[in-house]
Amino acid sequence: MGRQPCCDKLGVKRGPWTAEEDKKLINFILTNGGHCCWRAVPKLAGLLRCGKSCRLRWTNYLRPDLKRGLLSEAEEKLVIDLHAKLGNRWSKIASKLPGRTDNEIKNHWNTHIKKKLIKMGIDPVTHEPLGQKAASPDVASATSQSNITSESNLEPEGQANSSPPESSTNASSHDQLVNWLLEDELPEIDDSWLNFAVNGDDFSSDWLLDYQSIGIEDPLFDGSILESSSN
DNA sequence: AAAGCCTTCAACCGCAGGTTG
DNA sequence: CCAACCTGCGGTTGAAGGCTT
Repeated sequence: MGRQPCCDKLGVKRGPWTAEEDKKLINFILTNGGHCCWRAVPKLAGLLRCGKSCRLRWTNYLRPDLKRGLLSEAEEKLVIDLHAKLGNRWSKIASKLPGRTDNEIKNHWNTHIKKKLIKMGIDPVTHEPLGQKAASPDVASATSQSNITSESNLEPEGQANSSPPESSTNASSHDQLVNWLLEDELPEIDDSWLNFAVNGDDFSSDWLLDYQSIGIEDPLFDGSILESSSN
């Protein structure tokens, strides 16, 4: 019995990725239109990494659709609401936030949001006021954005819109948005939602700049650069 | 100036669940 | 049906940089 280790630990590099390794991985995935199977990727791409490490590097850092930088207020709010409903299911939460990874959200939760909530007197695990069962008026007001909105508006039926709610910052629209996000089957995300969710930030430029910084100009629109460095 | 402490986050680890032969 | 394999997930770690004393 026993599961094979994900990779032969001997001769496998660990630790931070170098620009050269990033370049190799990006080149490989983009030239091949994706990955065939992650276990084979390092060998085919000429990397001394295990497949798991390649997958993580790609999904958490190199993927072209990633949005970089701190979470916006709207995104943070959504994370809190979704966490209240879903718990530590980071991948589920991440799937509702375009361009964000589970790792990113998990880190942000642990380093920022958790502290914020504690400071506000909210238990980050239960989303209840710290040290008491029922919310006192003071604490309740502090929790109103995350706790109350998501609890009071999740009616089982009648709100299952197939399209995202209007972009808005008021509470009820936010509730609708959370309801919509909690639907299992999500429709394609359209531009208006994207703009709302990422708070109007430029969604595309950061990763591109990173590619450029390691010597790749525009992986999606210029396939010619791929041949030059792939081995 | 520098030593120690704190914070952040990329990366790793081990397990679970799904798929395949 | 079962074992082997693959991928994805969530928890944890540790290096690096920032901050405080």
